[in-house]
Amino acid sequence: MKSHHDIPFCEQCVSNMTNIFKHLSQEEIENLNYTKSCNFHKRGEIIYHEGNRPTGVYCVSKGIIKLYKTGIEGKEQIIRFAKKGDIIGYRSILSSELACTTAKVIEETNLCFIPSEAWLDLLHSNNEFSFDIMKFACDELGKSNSFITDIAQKNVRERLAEILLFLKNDFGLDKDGVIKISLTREEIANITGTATESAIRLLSEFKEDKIIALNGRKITILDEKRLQKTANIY
Amino acid sequence: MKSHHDIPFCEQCVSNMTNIFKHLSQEEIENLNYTKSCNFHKRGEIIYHEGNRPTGVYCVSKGIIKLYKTGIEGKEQIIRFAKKGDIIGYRSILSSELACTTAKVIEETNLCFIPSEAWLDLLHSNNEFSFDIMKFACDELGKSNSFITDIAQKNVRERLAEILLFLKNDFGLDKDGVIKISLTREEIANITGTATESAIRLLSEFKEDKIIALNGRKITILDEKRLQKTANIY
DNA sequence: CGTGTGATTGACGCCTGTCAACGTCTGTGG
DNA sequence: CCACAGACGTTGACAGGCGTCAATCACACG
Repeated sequence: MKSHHDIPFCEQCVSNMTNIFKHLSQEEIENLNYTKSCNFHKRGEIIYHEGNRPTGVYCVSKGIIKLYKTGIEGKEQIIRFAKKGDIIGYRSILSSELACTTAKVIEETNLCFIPSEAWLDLLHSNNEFSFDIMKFACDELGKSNSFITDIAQKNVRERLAEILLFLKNDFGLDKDGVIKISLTREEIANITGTATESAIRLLSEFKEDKIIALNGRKITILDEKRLQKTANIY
Repeated sequence: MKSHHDIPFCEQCVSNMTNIFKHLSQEEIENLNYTKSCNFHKRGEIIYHEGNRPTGVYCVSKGIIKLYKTGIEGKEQIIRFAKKGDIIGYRSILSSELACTTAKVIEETNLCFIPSEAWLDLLHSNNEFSFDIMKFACDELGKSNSFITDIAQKNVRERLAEILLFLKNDFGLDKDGVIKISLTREEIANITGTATESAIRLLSEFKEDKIIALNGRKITILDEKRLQKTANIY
């Protein structure tokens, strides 16, 4: 299901000067605006599949996408989320590889598609832009390496606590203090790298201990200090 | 202990056209040759420490370096190795962050040091070069993400088998079929993300099953097919 | 109202980390 | 040449974290 209403202008995205497009010239932005195509996607839609050949880069204008790899017996491991202003699919294009993750909509999304050629042209012609993308990739790399250490050395309880803190930092809180992302228990488990049942049990324990409050998929952090302590972060 | 004999010329490194410097101009290479400084390092020496501010990028001209993060109670998690032609320390420089890993010599090494400024100048002035570095970072990112999935979903036996295959592919075999990297059991455990004793036990089992042969730190793969099967790779 | 998806809880047992003891090897100094 | 220390490797015992299986509940939807 796709619809074309509410096509966002790149200017709007770029207006946030902390984002990935901040070093594009006015002309480049207009060009991008002309070249790109935008679509609306509902929860559950798959943007691209692991193993497929990517044809371009997507930029999230609204909503949340999860990027995951499929491991043993179809179990998914969530690698990262992409939200407003983030780009996805940029990695495989560079090395002309097949997509190494699947991208699936978690919260209804407006997505802009930039064809490979236009994207690569930009990278080649605008050095500042290229530099920013490199930084972005390196940041990702740093996070991934940290997570490797965590997952290799921390137990599930510590990791889950840490993930909750990450989610809070990445997505923020609504007026009621609820973390602004709605995930199934299975998805929470698939970020943490554990079984769904284990995630549920530990969430229940955190609730029991008054560290968090649970209301369906709504999660509120009640005691951040203790959550940090549980996560083994200092 | 450092000595200055046998300073390598960048031309030698660059002569391998698959490497990271292949798109530098003759002039840039000569410049680099002039700017860089080279040193010899013995096994065990630390090139830089996690948490320190990096002052430049290192290029391995000979030998092997391990890059690791220090986790809970000082346990190290090896993130990657760098060998001839590889660069280390490039990530933190880009984002002006503190080094996120420690770099330690595994096998005696000739290292070239390129100061931050020279490195960043190159990145800014030579778009092709910058593009190659970006690719390199993206490749790393892909590997890291794969390993996250592995470590989250595979058991220690599968991971260890996989690591042995990685080591064979990355470092090759000598004339006797021995994998050309010498690691302590503890280091093998610290790549795999397990306890030293577990790594030892599983290595012994592999030996028992005639999948590998062990002779001190010398490891020979006897039955690659079964090792792949053990690693759950298809 | 039946169906399906997700959430929860209990039971069970294996994998794996930890602790401890001991063996092996190398280098050093007396 | 021997004794010793120290680093590394190996093996056994043990417990508990966590994954798996299964049953049940909650809730939305056609």
